[in-house]
Amino acid sequence: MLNVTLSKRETKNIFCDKNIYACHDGAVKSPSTWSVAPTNASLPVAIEVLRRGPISRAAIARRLQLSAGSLTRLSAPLLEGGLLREVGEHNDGRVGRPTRLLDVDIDSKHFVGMKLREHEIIAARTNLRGEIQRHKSVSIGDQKPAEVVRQIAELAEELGAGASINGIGIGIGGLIRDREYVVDATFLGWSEVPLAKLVGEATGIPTLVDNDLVAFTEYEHWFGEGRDDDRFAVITLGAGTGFGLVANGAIVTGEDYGIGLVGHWPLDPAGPLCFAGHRGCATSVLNSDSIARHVSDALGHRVDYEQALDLAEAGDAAARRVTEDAGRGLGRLIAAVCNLTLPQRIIIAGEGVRLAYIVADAMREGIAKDRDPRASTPPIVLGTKNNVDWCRGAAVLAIQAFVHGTLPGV
Amino acid sequence: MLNVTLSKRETKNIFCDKNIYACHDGAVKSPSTWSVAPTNASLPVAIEVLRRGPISRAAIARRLQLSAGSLTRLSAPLLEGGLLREVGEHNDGRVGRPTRLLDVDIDSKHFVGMKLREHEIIAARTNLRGEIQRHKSVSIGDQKPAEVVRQIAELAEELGAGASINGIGIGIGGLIRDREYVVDATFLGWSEVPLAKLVGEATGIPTLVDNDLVAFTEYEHWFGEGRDDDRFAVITLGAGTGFGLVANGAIVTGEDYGIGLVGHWPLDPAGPLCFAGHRGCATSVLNSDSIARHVSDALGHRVDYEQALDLAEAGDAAARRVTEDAGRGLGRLIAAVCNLTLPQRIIIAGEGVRLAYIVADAMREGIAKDRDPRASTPPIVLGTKNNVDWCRGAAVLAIQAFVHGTLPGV
DNA sequence: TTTCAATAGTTCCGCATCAGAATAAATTGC
DNA sequence: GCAATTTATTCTGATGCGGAACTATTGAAA
Repeated sequence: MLNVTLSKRETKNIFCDKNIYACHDGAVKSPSTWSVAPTNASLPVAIEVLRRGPISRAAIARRLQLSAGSLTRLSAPLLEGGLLREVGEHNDGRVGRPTRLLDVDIDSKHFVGMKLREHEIIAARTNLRGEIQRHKSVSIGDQKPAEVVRQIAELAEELGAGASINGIGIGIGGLIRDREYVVDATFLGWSEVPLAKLVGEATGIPTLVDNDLVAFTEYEHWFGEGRDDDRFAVITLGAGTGFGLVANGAIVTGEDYGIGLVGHWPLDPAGPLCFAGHRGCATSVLNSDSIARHVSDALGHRVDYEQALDLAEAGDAAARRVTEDAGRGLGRLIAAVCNLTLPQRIIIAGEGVRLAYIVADAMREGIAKDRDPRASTPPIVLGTKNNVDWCRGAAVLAIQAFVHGTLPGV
Repeated sequence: MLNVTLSKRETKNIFCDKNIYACHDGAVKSPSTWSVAPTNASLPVAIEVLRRGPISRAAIARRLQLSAGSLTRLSAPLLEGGLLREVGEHNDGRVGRPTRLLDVDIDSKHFVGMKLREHEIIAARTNLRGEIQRHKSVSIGDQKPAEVVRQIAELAEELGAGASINGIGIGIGGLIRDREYVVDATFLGWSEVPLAKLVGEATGIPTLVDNDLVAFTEYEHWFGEGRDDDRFAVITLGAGTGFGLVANGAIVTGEDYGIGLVGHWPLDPAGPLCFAGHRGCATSVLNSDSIARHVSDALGHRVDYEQALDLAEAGDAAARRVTEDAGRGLGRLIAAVCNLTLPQRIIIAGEGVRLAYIVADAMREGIAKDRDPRASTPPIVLGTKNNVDWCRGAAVLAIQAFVHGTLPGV
């Protein structure tokens, strides 16, 4: 039930008449499954080790609410088959027998995660734990699906050099259906593009597509800062404002997810207008372009987002005013999220995350404004502005499917 | 594991020296457990029948993702023991053998649900499905816990006349811990009151306490409008604005739940000030007292909430302005909830719900204002303004605990 | 009318899975 | 060295499940 038997690949490359993917043809690949098939009962054990390893049997048993005996029973065949390994003992000076730690051979499988932007594809190769091994970005020349698929395939080929890729995950800031169809990605002018199938056919590698925020949130859930939480929220800053939510141990999505539902969230009734005519919405207050433009306007000369933040950091009055307004707006968004979803953690990330570092005080002020003083504010974790982080999220789409044995055939 | 053996009741009635609860002493009660103990595997079947009955075995099997054979196996001992009954056949003209419907004998057990307000206790007796059989309200004379507990016990006694009560659930608009302690209920001046234990001791009936919104949301989840949804939100209107959320099939709570986190949600940047100084917050825009006051101020004479709504319905300009502002504010709150939690349904209820009927257009306008036009708005269900509805929620606390065998001892 | 397809429900077998008891192993602290 | 503590293993008996083969009951087509 858990194995996916990949159908013999048909080399039906409809997007590239030059056979530039020759190396795929007939190449022997490691199968896109575990070295040993976990059973229904041992799969959660394997996942727990993958997500939290190295970890002891006793710790897994506690976490999965199983008896110690069951853990021995369930882990034995996984160790036997090479899926798990004992990686040493550990003892923190506590009384009792030391733990024997289990881990997955996380570098035995490889995945590629990509993020599609308007003019750029960011791609990275990761191991089973979503850790980045190599990465590369390319500019998108022609936005036509066929041409983008060709570039994606080329990137996957290049990143996979010397290693077989078990799956590709692609994150897009748009509306995606069934982890396969790009229903609507305005910035590319796409609609109803069966991207997963197209890339799968072009590369011979199982491929999944989803909204970039969904992917990023799944990464944080499985391997990132939200790993230990039952409820957490993700807010990303940058060209747009993104939001992801995990509640009751699973991501919260719906059919509208991907439209960008918090993009025009009202943050500042006295703020500037966005292109759509909303006063002080997230787009007008928080987006990096808006911040750069408002600072530029105040200064009378053109600065970009990073320069605007540099100025704010240096104490420039105009830059501080704009960024602190943004910080307060971010705080109010955080407060709203906390009031409605009671998260145990807030993760702020994205290319524009530096804002949150610089105007942390204004952010706290904004939180306090819309938050009951008796309420406790959960830990707020700030990520890096590294663009490649999006790729880890995208890769996790493929990793999760690989682990669950639900990678699509190609 | 599923049975709760009630310890022999100690008649330690510390709140009433007159032995007015004599009938409890030594009275033989039906035990606070099912007539037959469901096993780990059959409990979900029993719950499914309780929540959705009458229902066929095949339908339960589909819903619980079990085989038809398993349903026969699991339902047989429950039928044998009298927990379930066959209640007739059913056939909608479809081809195939007619279904044989199962149901629980829902009137075999009784529960009491109560809502504590500042000056009033609302109480109702329900059956196993939370359907109200009788109800009664009393004014609170003395707000001291001991005196309120005495009134609660008296009410339970009266409502239970002629039927043994299997559990009591109490809903309070405040911060509750462990379904037992009233950590903070400002309107009563209580803090750290072990209410569940006190009522349990005074009545001899297992008692649970929780936030009224949690209780109400659980009711909608088990028996109400949210029964078929994996995600839905509850918004209540009245003296305060309440919010409850179910995501991924379970209620979303946290330690701050009960403070009233949406009470000062910003709805209208040009709105009136609330007592705490927030401009256009939910308290100032939506609360029934605020609406009544703002209409009164405009008219120059005192009207109450219902009169204000009557005037709005009749087309009075001032009343319409105030109520439509409120409707738009409600719409913006709904939009915010939809944008963050992507519910499949919005349930609006509470004593003040009539507002939503009267200014439905303004509400829709408010939703549209903060909602991406491409996004679909989920069904919005309006409840009744019946105060007794709160009691069904409170009763569900006891019903759920009864069903899971986790009613506390007394 | 007969036959067929569809749906509901039962019985039974074999496999998967679990908790708990008994046991062993490896440590700290006394 | 000994007790207490924690980890891990090896059993056994019980529970729970799907799936196959079967019966039951209907509507629709032949």
